[in-house]
Amino acid sequence: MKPLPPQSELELFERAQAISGLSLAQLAQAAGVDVPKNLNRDKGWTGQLLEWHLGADAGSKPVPDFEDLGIELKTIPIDIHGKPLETTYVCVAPLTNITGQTWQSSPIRIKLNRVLWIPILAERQIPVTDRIIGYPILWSPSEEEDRNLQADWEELMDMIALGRVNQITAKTGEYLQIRPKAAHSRIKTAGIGHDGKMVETLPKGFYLKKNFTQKILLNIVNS
DNA sequence: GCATGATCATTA
DNA sequence: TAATGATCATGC
Repeated sequence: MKPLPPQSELELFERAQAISGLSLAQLAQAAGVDVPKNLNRDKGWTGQLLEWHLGADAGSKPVPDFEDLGIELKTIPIDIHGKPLETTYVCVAPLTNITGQTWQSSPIRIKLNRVLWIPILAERQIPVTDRIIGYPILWSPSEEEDRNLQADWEELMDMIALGRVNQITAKTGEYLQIRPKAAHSRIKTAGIGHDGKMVETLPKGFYLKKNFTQKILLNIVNS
């Protein structure tokens, strides 16, 4: 009995509150699925389990998890101190046909417009079954956060547009980074070469660095 | 290959 | 030991 999609932001948040403090074993049992021994071959398992419980309806469609509400769901692994253990994938980084793109209308900005963050106490030493759901955070970027992301985005997009995509590393950008996003390192997609001609390159995605997501997690404490 | 969901594991 | 670069599952 998968929950129906929530009809309002409040209803979604209340559902998220209701499952905070529960273990992944409890959520898995309620959903009628088995808990994998590790996430080695089930890296998206936790996220999909939470989608089930909260009634996300988008499936694998390129739309927000809660389509009618325009809200994206993100689980984020944290340690006992509340610090993020991993960066957060947002969306693919466009590598061609990017002239004229603006931050205002970029897919990444739209995707981050409203996000329900669900921390998961997920230190590697903790068995998957014993990992605990944290308190949810319903978030939209502050003006400062938006400016910070825009600055990194413009730097990264400039490099892509100028044919410097192969000079981008995970170190580029203060809060937003670009890293590989592919099944393996032999996957190729089109990009812009140093001479302006098309070249094959590894597909890449935008990721929020831990220093950015940590601020989001801390804001709830201060507000 | 690209979109969804991310974490793994080697390197620095 | 944290961060970077690589990788895993699934559907179309």
